[in-house]
Amino acid sequence: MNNKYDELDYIIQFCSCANIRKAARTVTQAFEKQMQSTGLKVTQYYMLVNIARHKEITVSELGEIMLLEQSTATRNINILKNNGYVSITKAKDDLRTKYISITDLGLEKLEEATPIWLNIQTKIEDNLGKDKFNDLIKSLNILQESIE
Amino acid sequence: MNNKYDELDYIIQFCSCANIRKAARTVTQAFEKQMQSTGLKVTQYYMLVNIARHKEITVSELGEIMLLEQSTATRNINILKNNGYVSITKAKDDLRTKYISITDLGLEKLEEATPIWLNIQTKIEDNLGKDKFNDLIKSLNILQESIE
DNA sequence: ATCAAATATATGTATATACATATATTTCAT
DNA sequence: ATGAAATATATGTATATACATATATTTGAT
Repeated sequence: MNNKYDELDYIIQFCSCANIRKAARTVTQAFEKQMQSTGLKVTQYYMLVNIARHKEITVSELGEIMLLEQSTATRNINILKNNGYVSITKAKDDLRTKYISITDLGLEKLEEATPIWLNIQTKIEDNLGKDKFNDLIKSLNILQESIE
Repeated sequence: MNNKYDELDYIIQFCSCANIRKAARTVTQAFEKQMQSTGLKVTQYYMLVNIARHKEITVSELGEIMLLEQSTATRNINILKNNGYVSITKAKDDLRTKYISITDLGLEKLEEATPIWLNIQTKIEDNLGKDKFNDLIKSLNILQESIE
């Protein structure tokens, strides 16, 4: 590096963490804005999708497939529960375990939000172009694998 | 789509928001882990870099260049201030405005953390390969531009 | 000069996130 | 059968984030 400012400029421009976090903020806000009418946050929507995909799923399983810390999973699930979108039942064979399932109200919300999700998602895919979009997803996956 | 589950699977696999957020979590944790010894969070480090880059910068300017909501900027700055890494002075010509500058202690922290940052950053760049890394950064930027 | 509008920052509230630790329950070695 | 270890979830604490709103100050129209 030539001098201190060049180094700072390099960090500012290329920090992989800051770049990804910034992109995450931007994309999140775009989704939030469009989904606002549903009252669902995009994170809640995505979690609901994952819960709907499985008839019943435990807190920790959900955490694992979504790569969320267990305590984060617990807290995010509770928000869905408080809104009546999921129900929680104790497993009979193991009282520590809790099964999460989507409720009818949750399914309604899901159906309300999915067209909106599709709309933004399609716009993003179109704006980037299919190739660049696929590359992006691939790069993000490789990035994560390269870290573990 | 063939059926409901195919649609859910599509969302789960390709949601641009969830993909980016997941990558952000993973990368953030990698940085946090390595930087733990410094007591600096990666977000704090990056903000400190941005503050150091400018002799004096206002809260809102910092928010603008980092693409952070003003209230988020305020709160993140306060954490740095409470740790003594930045000082805050009121502008004499406009008492609403506050100038943020890095302190000596902040500079020390910065110098302590930068080699660690460089280490992780280099590892990530190397693991992905220069081309893929550059593509990723480019894709993230295009993505954001395509949204605004 | 005054008062409304604009601007800069702060605060209230809520979600998303993780780490450390606590609690409840099950499993396993003896 | 019992107690230690393992496991599943919850809670305490802290940061990062945004939106809505409040507060303080400046600017600008009259």
